[in-house]
Amino acid sequence: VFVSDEPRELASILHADLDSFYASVEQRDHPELRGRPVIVGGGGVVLAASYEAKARGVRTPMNGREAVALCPEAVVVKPRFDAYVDASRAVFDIFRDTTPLVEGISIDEAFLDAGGLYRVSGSPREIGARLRERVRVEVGLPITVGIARTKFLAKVASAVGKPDGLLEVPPGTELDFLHPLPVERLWGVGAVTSRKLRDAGLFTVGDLASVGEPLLASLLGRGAGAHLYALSMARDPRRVEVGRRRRSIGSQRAMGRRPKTQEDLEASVVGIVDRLGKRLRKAERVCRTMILRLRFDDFTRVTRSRTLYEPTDGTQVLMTAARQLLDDAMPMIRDKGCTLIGLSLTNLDSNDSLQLALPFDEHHQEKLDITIDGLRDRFGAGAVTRAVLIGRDPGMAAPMLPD
DNA sequence: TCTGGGGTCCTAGGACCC
DNA sequence: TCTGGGGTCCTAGGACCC
Repeated sequence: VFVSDEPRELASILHADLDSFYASVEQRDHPELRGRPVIVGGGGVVLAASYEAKARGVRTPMNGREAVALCPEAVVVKPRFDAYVDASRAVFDIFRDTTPLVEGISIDEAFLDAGGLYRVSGSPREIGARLRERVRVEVGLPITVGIARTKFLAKVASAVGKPDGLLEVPPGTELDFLHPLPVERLWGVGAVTSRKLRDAGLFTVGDLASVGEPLLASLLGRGAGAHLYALSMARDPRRVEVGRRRRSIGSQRAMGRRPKTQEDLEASVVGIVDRLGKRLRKAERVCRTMILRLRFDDFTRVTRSRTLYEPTDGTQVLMTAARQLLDDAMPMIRDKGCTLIGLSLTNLDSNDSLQLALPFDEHHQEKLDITIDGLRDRFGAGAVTRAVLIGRDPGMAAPMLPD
């Protein structure tokens, strides 16, 4: 018989969320900004606003001019992303020192599973309080912690507990906590879903729960309906996942409304591909699918994608694919005008089994040698442990590579 | 709200395979 | 030539999040 002094049904999932992250880093590094409204702005929009600025109605991602109109005495500072990345690393070190079960969601928030730590570290509430104290003392930033039995409820709790707070939803009180909240508090209810729900007369989470799953499904589709109904009943089976890997890498550029030539667009694409290739190689990943994203003068969007025959991290291969996608899209662009161009790389994989391919012909043995030499060049002779020859066309028997 | 840049996940149809 | 049931992969669009 296993006897534990850990209370059953403990609320043990923590959602830790730094408050007004970029703005707080600026206030930490520039003491004269403390207590004053601070707006971190870039590209014409508000990236972050301190609570003093939020009190005046400033929000992200609000237009910069509008924000200054709302709060003329605000100090507007340019973002310093390197400083934010450093601060984030320091905070995540504290997270991982608290428990190995850390799932990062973005630069400034993460889930932590404090289950099983009771005898070592105390109750989740004690763990959360200590975490907040350490982040304040060691990194100098305010952070809010929400605690609940499920991930999504912990996230709602941290949002409700902001700023600089700690809020636990004790087991058994979930529905009392959840049902009075507006539907927009649910993770996954954005502008569109919110409008649909309100048009149907559903305003609070309690309304969703009482109206039942079938009606939600008819309103939002079966998947979304089932998901929202489960959330409204505080049911969320998702566990804290450690070691999730990025699934796509992308970069985009807003172009403004001025007319632009095909050369302008190609130059943008070249810059984006160059940046993405570097990021891909730095992350030691390869990709197989490229997606071209376009936004037109009327703000409609399309995507065009292409999956390569083999994974790559090579700038030249990516460049060729990007050019093809752009060429195919040029008629559309000429017709509707382009205000944004972007590329995403997906179908990511580790690059530990990178393939190189060359056309197969009478010089095949020579080309095989070149290919294998290329792999050894790239990864070091010891890293190439196995080579497999793959034939593409039916009927083209591929000889096995000699050992 | 005349609108940045980085992501995640889901849905749906069609081609193709066994 | 038509019919089933069980899949995978690719492409495109859309909602949502920070």
